[in-house]
Amino acid sequence: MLTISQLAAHAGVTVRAVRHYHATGLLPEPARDRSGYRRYDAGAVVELIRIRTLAEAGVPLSRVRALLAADDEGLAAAVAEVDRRLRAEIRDLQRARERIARLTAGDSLVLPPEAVAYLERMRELGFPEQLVAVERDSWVLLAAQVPEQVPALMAAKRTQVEHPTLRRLYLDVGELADCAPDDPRLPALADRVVAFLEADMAIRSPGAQDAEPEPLVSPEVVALLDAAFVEAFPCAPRLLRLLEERGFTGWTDIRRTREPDRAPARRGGRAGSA
Amino acid sequence: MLTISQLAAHAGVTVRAVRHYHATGLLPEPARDRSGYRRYDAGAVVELIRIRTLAEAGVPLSRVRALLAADDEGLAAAVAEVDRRLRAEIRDLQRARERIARLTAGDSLVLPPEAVAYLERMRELGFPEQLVAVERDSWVLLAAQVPEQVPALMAAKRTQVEHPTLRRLYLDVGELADCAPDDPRLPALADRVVAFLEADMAIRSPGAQDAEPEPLVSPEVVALLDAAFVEAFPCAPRLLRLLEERGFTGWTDIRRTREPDRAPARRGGRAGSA
DNA sequence: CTTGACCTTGACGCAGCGTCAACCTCCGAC
DNA sequence: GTCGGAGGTTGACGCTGCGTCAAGGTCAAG
Repeated sequence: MLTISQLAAHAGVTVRAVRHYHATGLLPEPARDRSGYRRYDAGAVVELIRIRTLAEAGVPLSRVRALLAADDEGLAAAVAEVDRRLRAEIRDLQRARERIARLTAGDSLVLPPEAVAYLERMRELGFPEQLVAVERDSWVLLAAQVPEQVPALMAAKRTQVEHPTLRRLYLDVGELADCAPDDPRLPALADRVVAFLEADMAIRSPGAQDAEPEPLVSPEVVALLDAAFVEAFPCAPRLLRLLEERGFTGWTDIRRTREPDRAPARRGGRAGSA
Repeated sequence: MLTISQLAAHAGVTVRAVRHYHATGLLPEPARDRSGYRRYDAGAVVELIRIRTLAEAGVPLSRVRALLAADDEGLAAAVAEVDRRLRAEIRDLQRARERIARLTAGDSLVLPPEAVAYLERMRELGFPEQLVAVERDSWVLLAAQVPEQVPALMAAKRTQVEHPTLRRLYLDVGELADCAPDDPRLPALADRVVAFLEADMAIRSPGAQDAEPEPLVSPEVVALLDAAFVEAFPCAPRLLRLLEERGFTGWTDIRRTREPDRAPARRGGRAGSA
């Protein structure tokens, strides 16, 4: 007759596991000796090995009982299902590996590599770290919400940041990043932004007036990005108000709110900036 | 400002998870509005996405906090370690898959295929199901305790069961499987067993007297197998006693206890039967 | 007799939330 | 105004598969 620790050792499990199996009814409680110790026979070892084998194979304990009692076809079905589950788990883990393989350092944490490269380019061009940070947050949001659109959006951003006029505008926005809301330079900046937008629209939509481009991101996400911009810069609300006064609304996706005085083009805006 | 469900939706997690992160201090509690609702800003979405990204990549929550605050080299090390863990988990699951792939049906449950084939052969040869059952249990034990020895042991068993005299002996043991302990046929059976062993030893060890063969299984396992045999057959204790009277002890690994009357060979026994 | 290894039951802890319960609050429709 | 339904709040238990104390009783050896 075996004690519980001998039984456990023979089957290669812990004493605690054996008691757990007793508690859940998976392994029947054996008779006790006069001092209350559990005493096992060799058959118990076999039973325990069966349980352990299935459990180690990934079968949940709740199903082990049924499996041990199942007939051949039921068992085959159960085995097939467990195998499906294992495959799915392996697949998930492999995907997880791929993801963490991309989390190497710094910005790259939770960001796709092309976004990291873009942020690096911004730093090269002399954008202040504060502006880079809000851009980074924006790309984190975009990568999470619309990962499939990231390449297209990124391409658009790269051309914008390489455009001389626009880059100059961005840099100046960056300069004013942590200025006070009543900074006197803000109206002039708003004027320049509006001037650029007007010029851009004039070039872009001479014939196709209501060729509304398919929106790449939902209005909610745009609102979120605008909110992130506002949170990051104390003067952002003022700048947005100045733009409103000049007939434009929003920031991430700037759009016209009223007709311009000189040109009849309506609502042709595209992605603006951070 | 966002409510908790909006925040959760933006980050692709459940509301419950967000509250869990608050409870564990992973995500800071935001300010509440006048009715006690949590109100989040866009930065919280970014933070939550970071957490979710790491968590989905298999990083335990307890380490996410440190990872989000880690510098580049610490992060790289942590990522490498997480990757190691994921690889190990994948390996374990794949091994589990291999194991359950072998659990197809019936005897094969927790038994290696060669053992299944052997049991099938026993049935073909007309061994009673009771004897097959105790053999099955024995192989379950052996496969668990000394899996690397199973092929060798199995080969030995196969030659034994194909040996005409020995097979006849086994079959007769099987016949008496569920007889009473005082069955009159038992002494004759013991005589035949002893006769076979004597003949076997005479052939096997004419010169090499103390060439003790390396034991393939430990004495404890042998004791366990004997116990299984005794548990399975009510007349087993009697049979073992009869063998003891004739100078032999044990069953799984029968050995001589005293010198035979006519031959000087000492202790040359090998694996015997069930 | 002591000591140390082993046995007993009972209980809490763990990760990462899911899922009630019981109640409060907001918003749109009537 | 009020009613219903959706959504918010805290608090608590549940799940898996045991690990790990706690507070003892038992056994074999020195």
